[in-house]
Amino acid sequence: MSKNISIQVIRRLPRYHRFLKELEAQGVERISSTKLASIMNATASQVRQDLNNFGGFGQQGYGYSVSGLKDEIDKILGLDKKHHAILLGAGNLGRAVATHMNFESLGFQLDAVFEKDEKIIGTMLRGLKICPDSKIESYCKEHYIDTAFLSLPKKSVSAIIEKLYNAGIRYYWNFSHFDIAKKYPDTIVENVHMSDSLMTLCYRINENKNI
Amino acid sequence: MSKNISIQVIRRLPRYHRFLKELEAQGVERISSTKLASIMNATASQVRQDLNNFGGFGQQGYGYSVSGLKDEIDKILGLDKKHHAILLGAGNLGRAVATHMNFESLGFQLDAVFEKDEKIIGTMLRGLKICPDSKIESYCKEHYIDTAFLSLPKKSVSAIIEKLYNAGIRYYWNFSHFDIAKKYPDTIVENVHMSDSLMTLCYRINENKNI
DNA sequence: TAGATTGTTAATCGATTAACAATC
DNA sequence: TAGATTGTTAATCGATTAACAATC
Repeated sequence: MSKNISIQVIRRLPRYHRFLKELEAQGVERISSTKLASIMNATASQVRQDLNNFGGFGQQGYGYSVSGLKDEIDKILGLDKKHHAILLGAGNLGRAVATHMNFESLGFQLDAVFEKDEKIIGTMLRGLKICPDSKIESYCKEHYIDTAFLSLPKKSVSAIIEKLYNAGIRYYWNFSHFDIAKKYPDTIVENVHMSDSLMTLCYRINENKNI
Repeated sequence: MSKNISIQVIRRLPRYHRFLKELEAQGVERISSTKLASIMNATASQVRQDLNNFGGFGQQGYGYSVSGLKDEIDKILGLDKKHHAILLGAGNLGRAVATHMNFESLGFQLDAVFEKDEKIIGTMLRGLKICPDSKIESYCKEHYIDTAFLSLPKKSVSAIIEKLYNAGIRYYWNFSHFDIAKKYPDTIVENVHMSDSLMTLCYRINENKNI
């Protein structure tokens, strides 16, 4: 796995996985790169190139086994892993994340939730009792935690990130605009910038109108 | 504006905007492409190429005016526009979106919220009384709406999308896995796929360990 | 004027697409 | 065997980076 795969390819993997899961649920057994490409909105060439980065999963004259390929991508993504995560921030966004995400099938397990708002501390979320921020360090000392989900505004992340880093957390799923990777280059950060996405929509709408 | 700008450039615009806003707030008046590049984690060449897609905003020997450039990107993105949007789904995610996003400074205005859960209908969100799904069509007939924010699971989107399309809505900010652009190619769709992002984090963690 | 830094052209690099021999 | 479709190499396309003349 030391071959360097471009980020473009990596970001397509979850989509392959998603569509294959659907096909599998529909009882489809085999699929050709051409058909998979049309579902993915890509070229057959791209599909074959993408997959061959990781191995020869197809069979000439036949195509790919839907469930076989899905399982392979499962392994490539490492969805069978169980990274231990804590959630920082139990506001609307934190609750949405905790409620909607099926972490277990995404390679993670949510072990604890922290929040600074006293009104929220002590209430339950996804079967977990919400803890005060002051407990982060002691919790991380007692439990193995490698990942943090940050559903907090930039300012709060700025105030809390050092604690998390010092507690040994190197993997971040970050909804804030705080630039974690800049401050700590040895971390792996995946950002979800919802407002950037909405701005992009705004641009594309206007671009479309101005043509 | 008919020059075709690549999506890579477009997706960097919100980040330029964000960093320039910060610099402006810090009282910084001018910036060179080199410094902006280091903030953006890019090359000075890329910064200059990106910006020159839209105009010559800099000045030789000086650099770029921070607030001037920010205003230009504002205009390029069309953040001064006021697209009229409705929110579909007032669960945790919908509430997070409605609560956290500063739509007014992102080119949108949220005009109404719809939900099917009877327990939620009638409660307030961002100053709006949540309406039942059954009112979508009549609402869209009486008001000008061009955008829908979809914080609903795939199944619900599948059931509701035809209504929205028939009501004339062509712009979608989509949190679900329903492929709107495939069904309606004349729409503009911006997807936020949180689980894809988390899978990508999972991959990158494992890749890092396997080296 | 000299120094700094842009705007822009040219060079490089990498990703996507096309083509086709291999083979199921 | 013939048809289908992969795996893979080669060609193309586009994005990024480098270089430098223009100019503030």
